[in-house]
This record gives sequence, structure tokens and C-alpha cells, in this order.
Amino acid sequence: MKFDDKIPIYYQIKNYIYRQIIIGELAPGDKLPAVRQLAVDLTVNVNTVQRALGELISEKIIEPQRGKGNFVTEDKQTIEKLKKLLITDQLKELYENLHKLNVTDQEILNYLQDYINERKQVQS
Amino acid sequence: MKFDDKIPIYYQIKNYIYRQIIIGELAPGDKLPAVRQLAVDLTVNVNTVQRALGELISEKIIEPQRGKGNFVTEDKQTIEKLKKLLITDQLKELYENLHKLNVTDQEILNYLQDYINERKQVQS
DNA sequence: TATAGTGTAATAGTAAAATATAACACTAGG
DNA sequence: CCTAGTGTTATATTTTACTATTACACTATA
Repeated sequence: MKFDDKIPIYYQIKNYIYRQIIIGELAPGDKLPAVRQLAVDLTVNVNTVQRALGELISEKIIEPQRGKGNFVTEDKQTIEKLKKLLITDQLKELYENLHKLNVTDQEILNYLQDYINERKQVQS
Repeated sequence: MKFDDKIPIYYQIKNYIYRQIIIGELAPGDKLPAVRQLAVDLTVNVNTVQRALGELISEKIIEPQRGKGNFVTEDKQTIEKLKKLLITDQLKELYENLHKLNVTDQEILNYLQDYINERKQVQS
């Protein structure tokens, strides 16, 4: 996995696991890979993985079971809320950053539409 | 100014100056505040300001004149390009992050429309 | 009961960002 | 020529993220 060197690795790992859960790659009740395995997979230190997991545990997104592993929460509502939160955070960031550049609401929508259209052009 | 502790301060300062230039708060040819003044205004160390300015200089966004100050480039095309780049970067980030959550193109547009509509509701 | 697999935590060391402080180089104006 | 204002650079220190390594605690199972 490639990391953005402007953002703490543990934070990027946290978001990576968020995504795995939201897209169902990790379903409710699923066991996460062992911390040492995650460390190897992501080529980072165990403590860095643990720091990310620690926050996910605090947020009740995963539940640790000593000697067994870490498990995705069974509470689907928590996951659904998380998904909405992440999406809203993204929209908020786009919106605020473009407004700081004096881009209007309508322009934001137009720019996004253009961007999506252009991506389709390139693909085909 | 409030800084995001997940992102280097010098990098946030760089983007702050980008914005000042793009919205015309700093016009082409304008002199920037003195580095020491910027440091005071942003409650940050001179070296941190200098690191941000150093990158802007490398990018030809500002031009330093020893003993006089730092000046915004006169080249309006450079500024226009910068604006487009920043906007595209923002769109790209939104697009990619939402796609990682399995959100489709159409959903992205709808979510953004909803988000903007809701903001208008709240304001009124 | 021994062992392998798991989470958890502590220690020590490294690297990068940021700070405090000082010094140097240039410009403009009295 | 002197001084104030400016950019530029260097040194030492602190803080935080990350790493390497080790150890401990718990679970399941042969």
C-alpha cells in the first residue's frame, strides 16, 4: 500500500479499514487479519497498526478479543452511520476548499460534472 | 489561523498563500507581508514560513527580491493554471475517495447536490 | 500441559517537522 | 555612513510519528 507522506500512516490505515468495512470486504462479525499479518501486508510496524486499531476500537467499529483477534462490529447501524459520515466529510471538504477559492455552488456542480465526463472520455 | 495537526504546517501555509493569490487578495506584482510579519500573523516560526515560501518560489508563484520582499508573479497565466490545478486536485480527491467507498458517479453528483441544498436550508 | 496464534504494551532509537535564536546579506532612506 | 526593513541561512532543541525489539496475557488445540 502506498502512503501519502503528508498524513500520518496510522491515520491512513484507519481509513483503509473503514473502507474495507464499508464496502463489505470486511463484513459485520468478520475477523480482521492478525495485527502482525496486517503489519506485514502494509509493510509497517505492529505498533503503527495497533495505533490505528486502537482508535477503531474506541469508536466501537471493531471489537478486540484477547487471544482471538479483532472483529468487525455486528451493529450494522454503526457501519451505516460511518459510511454517511465519511461521505459527508468528503463533500464538506470539497465544498469548503472550493469556496475558499471563490468558486460558487453552481460552479462546483458544473466542475464536478465536467470532471466526471472527462474521466469517461479518457476511459473509452 | 487554525492548523490541521494531521498535515505539516508549512504545507498548509503554502496552500493558504495559493488561495490568497487565486482570490486576488494578493494580486499579480503585489508584495507579500514580510516573512517575520507572516510568522507573527500565523503564530509560527520564521523558518516554517520560509519553508512554505521556498516551495512557492521554486514553483515561480512568487519571486523573492533580497532586501525588498517577496512578490506575486506578474504572469497571470501561471496563476490561472494554478487555480485550475487546485480545483482539479480537489475534484480528483473527492472522486477517488468516494469511489473507494463504492459510490457511483451518479451518486456522487446526487450527494453533492443534496449537500449543497441542505446547506442552503440551514443558512435561511 | 505444551505450543502456536492472537492481542497488548513497554523500551529504546531514528527521522521529520517545528521551534528559538542568532547571524549574515541586501535595499532604501535619512 | 548608518539604520531600519527585508530575505536567507545555520545551529541546537523539542515533539511526534514511526520503527525495532522484546515481553506479557489470553485462547484454542494437539
